[in-house]
Amino acid sequence: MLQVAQIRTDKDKAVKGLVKRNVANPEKLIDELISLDDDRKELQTQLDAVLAESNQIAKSIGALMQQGKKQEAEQVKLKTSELKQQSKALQDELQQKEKLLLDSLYQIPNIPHADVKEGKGADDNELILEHGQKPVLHPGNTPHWDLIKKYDIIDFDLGVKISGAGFPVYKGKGARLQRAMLNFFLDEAEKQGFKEIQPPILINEASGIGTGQLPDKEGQMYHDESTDLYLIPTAEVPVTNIYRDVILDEQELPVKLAAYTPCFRKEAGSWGAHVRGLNRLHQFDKVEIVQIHHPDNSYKALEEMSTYVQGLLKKLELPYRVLRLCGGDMGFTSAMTYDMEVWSAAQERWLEVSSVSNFETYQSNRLKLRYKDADNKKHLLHTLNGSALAFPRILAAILENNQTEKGIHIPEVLRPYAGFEWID
RNA sequence: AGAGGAGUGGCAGAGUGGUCGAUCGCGUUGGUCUUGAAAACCAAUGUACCGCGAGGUACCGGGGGUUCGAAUCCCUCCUCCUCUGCCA
Repeated sequence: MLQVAQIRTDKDKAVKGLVKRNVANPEKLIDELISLDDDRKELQTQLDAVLAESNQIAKSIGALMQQGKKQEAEQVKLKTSELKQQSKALQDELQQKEKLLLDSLYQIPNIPHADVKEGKGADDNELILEHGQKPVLHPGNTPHWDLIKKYDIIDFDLGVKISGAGFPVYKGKGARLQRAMLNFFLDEAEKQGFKEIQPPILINEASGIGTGQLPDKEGQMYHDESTDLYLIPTAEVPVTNIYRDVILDEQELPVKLAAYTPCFRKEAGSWGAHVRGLNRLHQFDKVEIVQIHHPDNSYKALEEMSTYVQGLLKKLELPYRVLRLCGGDMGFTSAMTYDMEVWSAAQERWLEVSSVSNFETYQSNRLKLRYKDADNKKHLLHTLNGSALAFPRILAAILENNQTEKGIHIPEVLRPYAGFEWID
């Protein structure tokens, strides 16, 4: 969430940022927020004064009791009931105000970076670069949902039987390819200096709030009522929350973590023809990279992450393009996001396989993730993360782009991990 | 899952209703001493909010309650330890 103090010092920046995101009436929103905070401060001051007086009296009663002046003490006690009522009322009011303030902070998205362009949606995203040749396929080529049947490597019907739509069963070489990607992606991340983490894939409410999935976006996550735990939609949640309520020394920066996890998303209402096959699933696998940086270095780190993910796509020999998302298409918590999309040759469309974002202090403010500078002053850190990479769409692109009349040719980097060169 | 015990500042560990935001120790930082170091000695050393400041307020696992006053008493939840049971 945004910092009220910062909104106060640069209200204009906040309003302009929200305009980029097409937020209705941003100025009113910001003014209401500041006014709520004013009220909060006022109440706080009043309450503190009443409490100070109460404390004073309580101390004096204590002193009198110790001197054995019981009667005088009883006299003083009479003064307390009104103060008590006052403090109770103020406390309730303050609590209410704080809740209102927090609620409205939760509803305001992050302020986009100055370089992020305005825009309504996906059509307005900026094309940064396009890399690689789109393959020319043999006649009779088919989308991956046919290929997986032909070679019997992924079974959606079985998934429906066991769980429901969107829960594929990987079989034989399909399963092995999953395992190959897992090891390949983690090995690459480690070479790049990311420390491997295996986090829990069920998280509590506090973790969901920390990274911004809660409140408001409950709909995306599977939730177990009996334990009040959520299945993670991405490893970002448990991995970033390792650093909830942490104060780091400046020398400990940057923190670079990588984690493989399954991810679970309800994706309610987003089904249709364009999400056939592996394009959109309720359960999928992903290696996620997470970074924590000094505010001065976070945008350099974002570029490095983008370069790193592109390196993976090059090694996989997949044609891709990089987009910088416009204000209207960017995630709620992000200040700047690059999407990497691979060309899926039989579907003839771009598939998003990675999204790398800088959240600046939006997450760290919720997480209370800070660092201590040389003068022992505490400041919020910047958090970043990105997919590196999400398996299903990579698999879809590999299957479609590398199909030939005699089978599917596996990219060279995956062969040592997969243990085979062809699916045929 | 059942029975019992426990959760206090970076660590260790006092404190069971009244000048306790919290003794002492270790650690860390600064200083004195020393050719240098160690030792010794002196001092500082939690977080957040309000305030220009002086200062004030809150926090002793979380939440609620009793009381003029709660780290201390009560309720509830969470976590850890021991024993019993179950299990990969």
